[in-house]
Amino acid sequence: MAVTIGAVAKAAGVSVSTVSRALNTPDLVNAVTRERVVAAADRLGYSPNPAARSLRDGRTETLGLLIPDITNPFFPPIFKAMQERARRQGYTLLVADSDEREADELETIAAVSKKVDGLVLWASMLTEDRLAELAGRTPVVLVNRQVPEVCEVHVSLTDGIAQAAEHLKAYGHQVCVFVDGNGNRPDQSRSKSIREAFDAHGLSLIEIGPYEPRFETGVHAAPLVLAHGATAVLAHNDLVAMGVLHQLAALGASVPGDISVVGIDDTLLASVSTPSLTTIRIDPDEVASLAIDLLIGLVHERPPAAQVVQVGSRLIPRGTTGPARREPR
Amino acid sequence: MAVTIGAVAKAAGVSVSTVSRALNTPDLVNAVTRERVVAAADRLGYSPNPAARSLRDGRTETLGLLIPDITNPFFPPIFKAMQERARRQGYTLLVADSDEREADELETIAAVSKKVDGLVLWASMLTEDRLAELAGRTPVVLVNRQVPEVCEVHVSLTDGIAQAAEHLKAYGHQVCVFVDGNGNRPDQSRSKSIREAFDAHGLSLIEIGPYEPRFETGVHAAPLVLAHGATAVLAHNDLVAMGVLHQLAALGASVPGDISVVGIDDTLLASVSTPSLTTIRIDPDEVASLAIDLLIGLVHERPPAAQVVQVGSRLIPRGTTGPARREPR
DNA sequence: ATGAAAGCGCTAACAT
DNA sequence: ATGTTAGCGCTTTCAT
Repeated sequence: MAVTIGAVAKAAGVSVSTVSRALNTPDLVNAVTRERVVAAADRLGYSPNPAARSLRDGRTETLGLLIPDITNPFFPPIFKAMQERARRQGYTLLVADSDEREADELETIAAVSKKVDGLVLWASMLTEDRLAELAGRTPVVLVNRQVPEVCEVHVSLTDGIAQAAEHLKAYGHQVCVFVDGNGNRPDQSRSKSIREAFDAHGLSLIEIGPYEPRFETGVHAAPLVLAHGATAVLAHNDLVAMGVLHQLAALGASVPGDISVVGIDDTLLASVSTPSLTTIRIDPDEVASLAIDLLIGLVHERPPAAQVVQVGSRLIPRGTTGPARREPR
Repeated sequence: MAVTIGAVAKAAGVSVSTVSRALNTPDLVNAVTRERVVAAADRLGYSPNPAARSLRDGRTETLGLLIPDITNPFFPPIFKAMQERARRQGYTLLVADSDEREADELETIAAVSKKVDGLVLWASMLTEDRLAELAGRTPVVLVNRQVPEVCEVHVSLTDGIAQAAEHLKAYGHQVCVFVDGNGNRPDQSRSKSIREAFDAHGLSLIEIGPYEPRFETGVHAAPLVLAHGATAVLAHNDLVAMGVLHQLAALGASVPGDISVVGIDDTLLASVSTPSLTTIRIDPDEVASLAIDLLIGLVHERPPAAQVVQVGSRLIPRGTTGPARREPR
């Protein structure tokens, strides 16, 4: 067993309460006693037992993050930023991957929620009722799920999409395909924003899908894009866009000469593709800070400034977009 | 506060110990009492307080994993597999990203080690002494670090590299560049294995570097490859390989027509690149199972079957390798 | 300014 | 088969 507060007390020749005070509320103890205690604690390598502390005052100094799939390159930077943000405020971040399966998510929440002071739930598959009920029991911040009375960070693609529409329009594109990869997930805001933005810019939009957000979806979409006579594609995310790029190459269509391609998320994939992928960026640090600060606020029972916080997005123009081809090939 | 064992006891009209037994060691209690207890527990939604349990018997049912960088796409599948493996055995997995900085790693270990029953340390930056000392205090499994008396899972690239050499040789390549991206990290086994394998196959090897394992490293390496008159490149990892592909395209060299490219890790990048990347695969599930099972064994004080466990690798031939060009361009 | 002691929720002796 | 109780390490009244 590790060194306890009792051992430090004995070594310093004081009582355990004095040790506790010397370490937690230093001003409550005589300076010289304090020195002696701190020295003893250092010498013995004392550090408080989190389980005891947690049992005593019901806080774990740990936050939970539930995400759909850590192998989606969108999430690692967000996790990293959240972990850093939490760490600075004295919290450990516990991530769990729900694999987008509701049963797993429930089980994971059950296992994790007892070990943390609060939860960030990203794009949860759970029903509104369950989420509301959970939020009643423990501090919860939702990302991209709307539930009355529950705090939310909402990642809005509106700006980025508007910029993408503007960008394509300026390059002379008129017909664009949107590859919907949202499957049957609850949040349908993406395709709605896209319809609206493209409408507003007088671009004709052909929606195909919904499919799953996979590379293969892009492979599948590529010939459809050509068949529809479109000159631009907006893909559900970067991964799908990579599939489109891959298959367009196989079909002998050049990018951006024949077809322009736009992704969403600005993951690692976008910056390493050839040509590099024009995409819509969501700033991971911003989402992370907002979600974590909001949650920590909730944990400390500070009422949130606002129920819903918006995070914006913007277009990152790179190599896969360019002037629309004039004549058919 | 949540529902405690005392509440269940009262509801079922028995003592707390009976509740504890009914739930943990059911055969020690009368069938009908047990029913009553279980019913009460269910009705109240009881679940044991992990902090109390942990304080009581010194175990947290949590394992820690320390990795250099979760945004390296090599790690997410491994984390996911480890989490799943741990979960099946009743453990939660707590990941922490050390960002490859020794100071952070120390701080993180200090924060995390009190909250877990044991640690998996991946490619730790710590000195051998520190690692040995740490392993003396808590169960530790190292990945890709060799320390006497400490358990290790060793990911060996030997097989995969030999297959890569064989593969390139068969395609008629004679001169290959290895782009070393290992920086100044402790484990230098990669470049050693490569020298040996290429020697054994009578291939001439030009090593460049060491650089950092980044996309830009590949970009930097591409013209050097051409200047050296090589027809093949083995990159430090997939990310570096992507940089090579990107810049070769910019330089007008075709892949695999002019140059063949091989990566290492078989990350998502390899499967989504165009052309898809020939690479060396390490099975994430295998590493995960071995490391987690080894660690859980240590936690339960089962002596490990072996001090060091090897994990193999194999070549995944894809689209970036082909016959060597005969005449100079 | 310091010490003694209660109590957080749980499990495992130790009774009965 | 079940109940009573000590004790895990810590913080915080409550005394002094």
